[in-house]
Amino acid sequence: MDRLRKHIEEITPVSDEEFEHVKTFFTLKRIKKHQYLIQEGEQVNFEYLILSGIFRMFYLDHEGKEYIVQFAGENWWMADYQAYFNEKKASLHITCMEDAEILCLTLYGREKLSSDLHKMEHFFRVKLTKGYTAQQRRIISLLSSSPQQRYEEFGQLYPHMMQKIPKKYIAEYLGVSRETLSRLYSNNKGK
Amino acid sequence: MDRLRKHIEEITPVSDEEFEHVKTFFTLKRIKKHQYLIQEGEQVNFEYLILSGIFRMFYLDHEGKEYIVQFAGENWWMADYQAYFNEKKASLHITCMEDAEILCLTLYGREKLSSDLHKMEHFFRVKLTKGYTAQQRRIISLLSSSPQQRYEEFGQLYPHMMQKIPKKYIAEYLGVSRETLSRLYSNNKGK
DNA sequence: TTGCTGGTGTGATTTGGATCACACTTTTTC
DNA sequence: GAAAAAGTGTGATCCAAATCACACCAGCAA
Repeated sequence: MDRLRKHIEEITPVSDEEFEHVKTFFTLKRIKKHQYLIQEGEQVNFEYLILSGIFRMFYLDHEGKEYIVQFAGENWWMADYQAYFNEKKASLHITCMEDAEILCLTLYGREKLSSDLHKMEHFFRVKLTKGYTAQQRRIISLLSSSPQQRYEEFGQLYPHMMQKIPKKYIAEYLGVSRETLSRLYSNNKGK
Repeated sequence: MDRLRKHIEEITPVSDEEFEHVKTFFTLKRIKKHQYLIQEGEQVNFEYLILSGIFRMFYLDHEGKEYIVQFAGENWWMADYQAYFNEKKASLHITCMEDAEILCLTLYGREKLSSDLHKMEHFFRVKLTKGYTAQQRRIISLLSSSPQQRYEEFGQLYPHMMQKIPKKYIAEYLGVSRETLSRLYSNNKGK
């Protein structure tokens, strides 16, 4: 739980007392590679803060094709927020790509913490702000950049993911076929 | 300013006193069609709540092609948030498509309000939550749907925009060429 | 009236990337 | 450590959408 405190204090300091309270809403879970956190159609009861490991969140279309909404590693939050906030069934899948430890928080917990502690409301607002601008950047990139450029941008933004994640998933994240990405990649080795 | 109060109270009630305080941070502005709110490279000092009128926010690439990040009408907030939150120069343009009245808020104002009034921090968090999930939906749609489907989804989500906004801009929003959109559109008139 | 400017439809041509198909390598699994 | 599963490279083919090109129409301004 130290990790959690450190994570929160990157944004706002909290007293020991306050943290004792915060702590009570989180539960630790260990997840193995290939295990699902959420699957389409399920009730979404939690959001997750990742302490270690890597996950991918994806949408599965009617033909069984995957489209990656987000990768998440250390200190990232993730959930099917659409479902979580509106208490609907999940429309996304989240699966573990590397053994992980995560902290789970219910919607009730999030809202209670936010109303009990102004600080925590602030914390969540700041986090959302960052997520919002990151998503906007991605939208612009999807609209305006070529696969080539998107691939390079991805590498710059998330060098760590670039190393650890199989290319086929990166392709799904970028919105290109595996083959096309492979060709970009090999044509560029030279330069 | 009544409008502002109503808008805030859709999310959280505020006392007269509180609202008096809130009010002081906003300034009203009237904008004419074709007028720019922000242009690339400028300092971003404000975000805007739209009381009436329609705006479009877009990215302009090196070749002068537009890509629409967002349309905004009544009761929408808009700004180049990337720039606003990080106090950088704008990388986007915002321009008025229909005579408008807007309320302007500085970053200082937003942060001051948030820290003075827990309620306002809450208000902004809720707004961001909605924006976040809407953007995520758009990302999924860009990755997984055909132009045809994206066009239909857009019509469902924003029927009002669909009517008022020239098709060429809708094409830019959807990430298709004007011509392709026009063909989808005319091929579908029949059915 | 006579231009402009901005938006729109629609044909012809081109093209980037998807798809299909297969071989090869690496990692997992029991 | 053998078999299966997962990931990758690369050629051949195909196709949806971009691009180019032009005609038309509406609204507005001089």
